[in-house]
Amino acid sequence: MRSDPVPGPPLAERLRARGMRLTPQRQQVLAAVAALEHATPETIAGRLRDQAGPDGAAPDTSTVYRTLELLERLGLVWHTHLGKGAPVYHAAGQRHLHVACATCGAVTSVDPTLLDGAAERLAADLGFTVDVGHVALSGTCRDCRERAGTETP
Amino acid sequence: MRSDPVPGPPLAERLRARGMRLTPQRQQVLAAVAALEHATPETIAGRLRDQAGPDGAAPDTSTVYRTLELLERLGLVWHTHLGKGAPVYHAAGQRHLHVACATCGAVTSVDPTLLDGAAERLAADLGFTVDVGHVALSGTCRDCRERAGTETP
DNA sequence: CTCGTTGCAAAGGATTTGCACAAGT
DNA sequence: ACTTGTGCAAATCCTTTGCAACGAG
Repeated sequence: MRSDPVPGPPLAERLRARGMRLTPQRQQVLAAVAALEHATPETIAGRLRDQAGPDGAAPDTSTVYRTLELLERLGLVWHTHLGKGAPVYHAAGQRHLHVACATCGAVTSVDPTLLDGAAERLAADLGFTVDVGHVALSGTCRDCRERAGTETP
Repeated sequence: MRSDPVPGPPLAERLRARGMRLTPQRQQVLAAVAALEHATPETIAGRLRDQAGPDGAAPDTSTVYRTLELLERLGLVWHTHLGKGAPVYHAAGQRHLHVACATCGAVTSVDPTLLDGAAERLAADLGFTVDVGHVALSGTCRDCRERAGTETP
């Protein structure tokens, strides 16, 4: 059901507005981020390598990193840190809250309004604005919890 | 207000219970974690190096890493990921929620009950148990927000 | 004395950076 | 043509690992 690769103002416009150039690499990286849901820079680079096949040339890893940073500045993608390790990127517009199981690594997306109450309290108490898109809650999913219970009855 | 460096069953007991040994390095690392509030492994190693002075010997960095992992298994410390980069450790017992400013990096500790509502909803809806100790909310603190407003009036 | 631990040094994975060349506009 | 962007390779940062010497019990 992934039908809108690039929502809102497209890549080309935003680049031109800043005097930057539209390159195939940038289009490819953006497309990959939109297609893969919670992809790390490595995963994205890997996919582009696969798509290119043994002959075609895929963007270099360093270009993927630079491009992701750029796309984020342009507001076209967002990244989140799920516990340790690599950050994951997703296309802008799909702003949601991530919940990650620390045991099995499963990532679930949930309604971001879940944190509205907490966010309001932080804003009122500390003047702190929570960026829901970058938040990842960690914990234990149902499966892992049951599995743990089975091992030590 | 930080008066209980090592809460509950002390290091020595927990180590002996597992046939492990109490070493000065382990005591030093635990003390450093308790003293520094949100320290990265590097920061901890650095502090121990400073305390040792130019002559005395401080635990090696690899020992600090191994020890932090051990202390966490023993339930004496916990770690949290604040956005990208190194994880931060804090003594167990001071279970709190971390709020990190993505702009200036400032870390504030807040009452963990802030997320109780969201946690309950996740437990009910998904059977997911949130580990509040490992959660770090990112966003923008008051100072950075005001500063941003000043730059582009 | 015996076996868990440490220090050192080297290996690794994930990013990032410097630069000359390639490529948008 | 004029600059921005890319590929490549080397440099970093953070962490982990192999191993022989060390020291706690």
